[in-house]
Amino acid sequence: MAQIHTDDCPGCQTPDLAFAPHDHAHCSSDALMRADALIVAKGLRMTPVRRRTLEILLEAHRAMGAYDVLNRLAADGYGNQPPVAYRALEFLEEHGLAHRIRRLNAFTACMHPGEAHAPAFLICQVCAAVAEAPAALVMAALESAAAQSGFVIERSNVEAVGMCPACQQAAA
Amino acid sequence: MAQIHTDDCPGCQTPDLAFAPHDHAHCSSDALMRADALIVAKGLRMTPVRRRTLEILLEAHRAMGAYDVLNRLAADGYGNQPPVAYRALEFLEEHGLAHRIRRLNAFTACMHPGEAHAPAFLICQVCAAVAEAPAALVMAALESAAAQSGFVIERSNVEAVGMCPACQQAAA
DNA sequence: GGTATGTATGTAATATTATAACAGGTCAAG
DNA sequence: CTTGACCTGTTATAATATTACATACATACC
Repeated sequence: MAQIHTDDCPGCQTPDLAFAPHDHAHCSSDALMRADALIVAKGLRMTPVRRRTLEILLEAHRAMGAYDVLNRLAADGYGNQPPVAYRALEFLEEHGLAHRIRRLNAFTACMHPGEAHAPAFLICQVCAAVAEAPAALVMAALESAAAQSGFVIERSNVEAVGMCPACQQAAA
Repeated sequence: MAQIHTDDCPGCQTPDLAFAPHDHAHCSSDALMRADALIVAKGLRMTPVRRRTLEILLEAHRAMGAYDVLNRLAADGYGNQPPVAYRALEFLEEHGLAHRIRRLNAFTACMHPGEAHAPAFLICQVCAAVAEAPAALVMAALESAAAQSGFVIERSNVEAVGMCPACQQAAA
């Protein structure tokens, strides 16, 4: 179960480990447990579909399209119509357990749920790895820029496309 | 031609005038002229479809879906198949004359082409207005956050959803 | 226990957004 | 005046997402 990632694996989305080799099984199960606790604490229901959807995202360890998730769910005996996946994914996103990456039309598990954070995503064009970068300062700058127009931000998405360290080395 | 916008109009995407009443005809024709000059300077071709596509975005003065643009193009005698619109929109985006707003699956004209800028968009949930905010500091923070993981950014999209000043007043 | 209420799931049907592949046309350079 | 590059048009289809409605489940209250 406790498998060590190699450079092939983009790494979990925890800031310090982003794009670095690490023990993925640990961050997965950790995130899943934290997710359960969080949902219960909010008085919400972590139903089988929702939990399985989160598991799928965690296991995949990369951004997945809604239909990819749906296929996995269907294979596990859940419904095989789009709303099944979209509803679960929306629930997870709404409660900070997953993120939607608009640039990819894809979803990814959140690696540090509960901690208030507005995520910034780093998407490698070569290996398609997606990392969640610490974005507190980015958000602060964005809030400030918005304030100059009198605009009040409710939610935001920050996504950058480029090249991850591993692929830079491979290219050099 | 020279019509003054009221509060109904979200305002051009120039930073200072974002969300404020102003003379829209001016910024439109100005942007169009600058676009022509820019394209010529780059040794590229501002063909009729491309120019008309930019005009449509400028006239609309808001974010438009590719199919909305396509309908307008078709009405003007251009092709009525999706690639016609997508190709023109991609060309404009690639050369900094338009922006794609992933959150809305929509496109909007760039109000200050030529000036190097990574845009940040402010999207009002109530009136659907879209403003382009000055994002130099946001970009700097994002570059810095990426650098901590050794990630090199090539392009990025920063989009915020919330409420514009006019709608805040209306709601109060 | 039984029942009302809200919420979650399953399914069918369809809407919306986007791309691939190829044929024909235009333009400028040599 | 022909070649090569690029642009446009069209057909077809892929990929993403939502609406609407029926059924099932869970919780709280009587």
